[in-house]
Amino acid sequence: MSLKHALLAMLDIDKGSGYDLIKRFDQSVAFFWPSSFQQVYKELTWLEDKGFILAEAVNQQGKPDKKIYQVTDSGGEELQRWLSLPAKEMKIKDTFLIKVFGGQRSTPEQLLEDLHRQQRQHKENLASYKTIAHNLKQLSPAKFKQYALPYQTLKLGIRFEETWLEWSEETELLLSRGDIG
Amino acid sequence: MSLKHALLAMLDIDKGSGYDLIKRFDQSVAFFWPSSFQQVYKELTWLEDKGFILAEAVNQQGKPDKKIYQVTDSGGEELQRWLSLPAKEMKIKDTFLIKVFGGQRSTPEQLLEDLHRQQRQHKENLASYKTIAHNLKQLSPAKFKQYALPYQTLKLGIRFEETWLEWSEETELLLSRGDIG
DNA sequence: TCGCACATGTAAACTGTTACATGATTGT
DNA sequence: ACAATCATGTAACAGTTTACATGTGCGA
Repeated sequence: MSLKHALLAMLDIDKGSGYDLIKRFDQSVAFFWPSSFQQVYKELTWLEDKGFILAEAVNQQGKPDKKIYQVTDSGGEELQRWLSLPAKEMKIKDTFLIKVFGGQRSTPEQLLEDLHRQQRQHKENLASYKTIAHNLKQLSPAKFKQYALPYQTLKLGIRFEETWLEWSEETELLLSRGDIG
Repeated sequence: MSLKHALLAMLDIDKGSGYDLIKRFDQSVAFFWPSSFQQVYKELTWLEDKGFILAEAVNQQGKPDKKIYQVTDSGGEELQRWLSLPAKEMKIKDTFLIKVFGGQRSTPEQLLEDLHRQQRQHKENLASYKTIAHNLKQLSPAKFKQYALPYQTLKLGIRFEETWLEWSEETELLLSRGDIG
């Protein structure tokens, strides 16, 4: 029930096409709300059917046509209604941790290989979040204040990645010394 | 594709009934792989159909009958095959963060109310993880070594909750001072 | 010429949630 | 009396992923 509202919230900040939204997702909420383009298009159609957003067809030359969506009054009300509901609990899904948990059938080598792969990914995430945060900080104080809440969520993303990486270094040491696994 | 393998890994550690597994999930992998009893029973049926696990019916007096599952040879192979595959990226879903992200339509009061609710939840999680960790540390060194990998995943759970709580206190301050929102 | 950015979708399969359903025993 | 624990499921729905599908313009 929430990708719909995430999109609504995103469009409430600024109108845009599906493609725009996907990019904006990747640059912001992706870490706590991952999504795929297929799903985004599907949900946008749903939101339009319900009258929560309105599409304006834009013909372009040299580029495919697109649809610019914006939130309607009823969409704004829906967003506000959703905002007043208690948020659900955070959920994490991490197959790697299952593999660590049940790793007796595995070897330290296999676990380490996977660990390194995950480390690369988490380092990339961290670097990208830091770049976005850095860019936000370049804004004028007035503009920056507009992005205060998104910036706050980014900070949690950065800390989560840092926490993960610290943990992974410790785990790496334990695995490579054979203390574990 | 992963709850199946999480269950398989869990049964590989020790056999048990669906009900047992649910409890063991709650006491261990719940933080990085949440699940419901309905799903667990469904997946166990699937695993049994595939021949990866074997059920032994146990009649009890004073209690409902139950089925004790254990991993078959083919289930062990399947687990090993899965273990050799690269793990997927960690995914977080947190509606509360979407509400923070898109919170301009919200009020600081509304956000704070939700924040407090989330804090309570995260504090409970942290306390429960710490209890489990404490119990593990009471084990004899030999037994403890058997649980080294599960213990390692628990540590990440503890740090994630601590990170979240630190972040939330900072966010609370910003919201209550009106710097944000 | 190869790949990336632009731009949007459908269909099938799989995974997860919510509601419905039952019923004895044990502790407060 | 009431709630929790033990114990297992079905059915309907909602959400997500993977595969299929199309086509232009631009830069290396």
